[in-house]
Amino acid sequence: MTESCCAPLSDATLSDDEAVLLAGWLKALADPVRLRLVNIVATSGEACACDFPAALGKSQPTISHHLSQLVKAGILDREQRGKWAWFRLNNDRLKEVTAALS
Amino acid sequence: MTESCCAPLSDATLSDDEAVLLAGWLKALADPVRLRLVNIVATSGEACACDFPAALGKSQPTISHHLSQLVKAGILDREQRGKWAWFRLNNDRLKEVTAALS
DNA sequence: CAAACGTATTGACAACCATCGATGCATGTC
DNA sequence: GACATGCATCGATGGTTGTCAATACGTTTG
Repeated sequence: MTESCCAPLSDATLSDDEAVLLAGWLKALADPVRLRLVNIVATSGEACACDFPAALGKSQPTISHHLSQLVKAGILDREQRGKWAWFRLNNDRLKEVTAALS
Repeated sequence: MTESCCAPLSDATLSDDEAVLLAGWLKALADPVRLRLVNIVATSGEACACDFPAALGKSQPTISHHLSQLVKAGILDREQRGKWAWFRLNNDRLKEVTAALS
């Protein structure tokens, strides 16, 4: 009947809502394509979307889909310059993620 | 034809294989139930599986499934004590994850 | 050994996701 | 204005995932 076998657990320091939020950020990062996108943007300072399909060997719609997920999660910032879309890393969000895992 | 519009990108510092590996670890963490499991284990030092279904409001098979994913990803270590299963945090793996995101 | 109990596994199902071709929308160019 | 170009959206599809009831497995206890 799932009865406790031991001393009670410490109180959890992570609420349900916080867990959902953090899981969302981690889910945005938990894909090889998106990790490589983040890595390229981070090491380049900024990058425009036009380079990604060739760099990662994925179709343009696929790249666009991944980029929008990263922007939605607040991990990348998007800026439109003429007809090109440029991306930068949001370091604050990334620090927020690593801080929650420490 | 998706032609480059700008200076070439910096060389990526994350290989495809590394990205797949890191994505696997992040995927193991990217779920609210699993994050709360990790949090409980981390704050308690160690915990036995018998407490989790009540603490998280999930069925025993569901908890067992999540725990096995965390163990498989090397985030939790499992130890059998009689008929109870005890879990501890693998801090090295967690540090490896946060280091890769910094 | 037999019964009880904690946990893992199986099977099933709905929800979600990564991917791509086709198409639409906006911006810049002639 | 007409055309070309970069990117987003749509529709479809195959694969993955979270969940639980039922069941099997292993350990302890009587």
